[in-house]
Amino acid sequence: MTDDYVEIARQGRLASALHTAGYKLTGPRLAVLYVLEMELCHASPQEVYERGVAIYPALGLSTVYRTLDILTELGLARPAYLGDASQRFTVHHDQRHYHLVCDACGAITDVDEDRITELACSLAAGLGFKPRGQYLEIYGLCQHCQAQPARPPVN
Amino acid sequence: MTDDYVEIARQGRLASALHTAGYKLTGPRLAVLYVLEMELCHASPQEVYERGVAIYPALGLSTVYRTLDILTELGLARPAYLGDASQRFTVHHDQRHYHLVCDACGAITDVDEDRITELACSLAAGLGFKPRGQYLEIYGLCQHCQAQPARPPVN
DNA sequence: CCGGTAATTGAAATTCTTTCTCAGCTAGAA
DNA sequence: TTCTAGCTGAGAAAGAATTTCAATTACCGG
Ligand SMILES: [Zn+2]
Ligand SMILES: [Zn+2]
Ligand SMILES: [Zn+2]
Ligand SMILES: [Zn+2]
Repeated sequence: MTDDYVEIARQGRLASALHTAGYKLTGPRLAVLYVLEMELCHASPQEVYERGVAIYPALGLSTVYRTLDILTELGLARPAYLGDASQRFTVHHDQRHYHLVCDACGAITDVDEDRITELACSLAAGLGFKPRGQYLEIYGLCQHCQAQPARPPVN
Repeated sequence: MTDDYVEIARQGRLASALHTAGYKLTGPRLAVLYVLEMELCHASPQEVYERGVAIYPALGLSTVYRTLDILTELGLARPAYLGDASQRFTVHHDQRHYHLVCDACGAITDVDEDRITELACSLAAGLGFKPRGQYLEIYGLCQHCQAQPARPPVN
C-alpha cells in the first residue's frame, strides 16, 4: 500500500550500497533513498525533504542532510551548483557525470560520454593527478529555449 | 601608497567590464576586484571580504556579495562547490574552466585544454544544445597528497 | 571646477540553510 | 525475543546570504 516505497527502495542501488557499508535500512532513510532514486536525481535537501515527508510524514530534515552526507561519503552523490547559483544541490553520480544545464529554464540533462572520461583521465594523469571522479557542466540554451524568445516553461 | 590598489584594479579586466556595463567604479568595489584579480581566484565571499577589509577597512560584507553577483551576471565569475561541499565559492571564469581538485588538501589547479573544449562543444551541438560555457571538475589526489599518508599541507 | 542625482554604501535586521545536541526509538544480529 | 549500537526528530544554535534604509559618492553635464 502506502508502504510500497520500503520494498522498492530496499531493492535499489543506493540502499544496497548503504547496507553493504554497514548502515541500517530504516524507514526514514529508505524514504529519502526512494525520493532520490525514483523522483529526483538533481535536488536540494529542501526538495528532497518535501517529497520525503509525503512518503514518510515523520521524516525530519536532519535525516535528509545526514543521508545525503552518507551518500556523498560513499561516492553515490555529490554537492553541486546547477544553474541557480545559490542552492545546494546534491545529485547521484557514478564517478563521472556530465550535465547540460539550460540557463533559461534550468533543465538538467544527463549525458554519458566515454570520450570525455578518457580525455579527462589522460589529462589528469599527465599532470601527476590521480583522478577519483569527474564532473562536467555545460551551460547554455536547451533546444526548446533556443526557439522561445522569453521565459521558463517549467516554474 | 596604500591606495595603489585603486589604480591597479581600475586598469584590470574586471573593472573595465563593470565600467562598460555601466557600473560605477567605487572604492569598495575596486578593493573587491583587486582581491579577486590579484590575490584569490577561487574564494568564498568570506575570504574575499577578509582580504578586502585589509585593503579597504570600511568594506562591508554586503558589498562583497553584491559585487560577486554582478560579476556572475556579467559572466566573469561563477558560483561553485569545490571539494568542501558546503561553502559557496565563486571563481573567475572564461566561458570554460577546468579544475583539478584535491580531495585531501583542497588544492585547486586550473587546467586549460582545448581538446576538452572541442569535445564538449561538439557533444552539446550534437544534442541540439547551444553551449555558453563549460566547467569540468576532476576530483582526486594531487601529486603531493598521493605520497603523504595523512593530512593537509595548507590549512 | 562645481553641483545634482541616481547609484552605491555599511550596518543591522531578517531570512534561509546547515549543523549540533540529546533523550527516546529501532533494525537486525544472536 | 532480547540486546545494543546505530538512528531518529525536534529544537536550539551556528553560519550564510539577502534585504532594508539613511547616508554617502561617482561621475555626467554644465
Ligand atoms: Zn531550456
Ligand atoms: Zn545528473
Ligand atoms: Zn592534495
Ligand atoms: Zn579556476
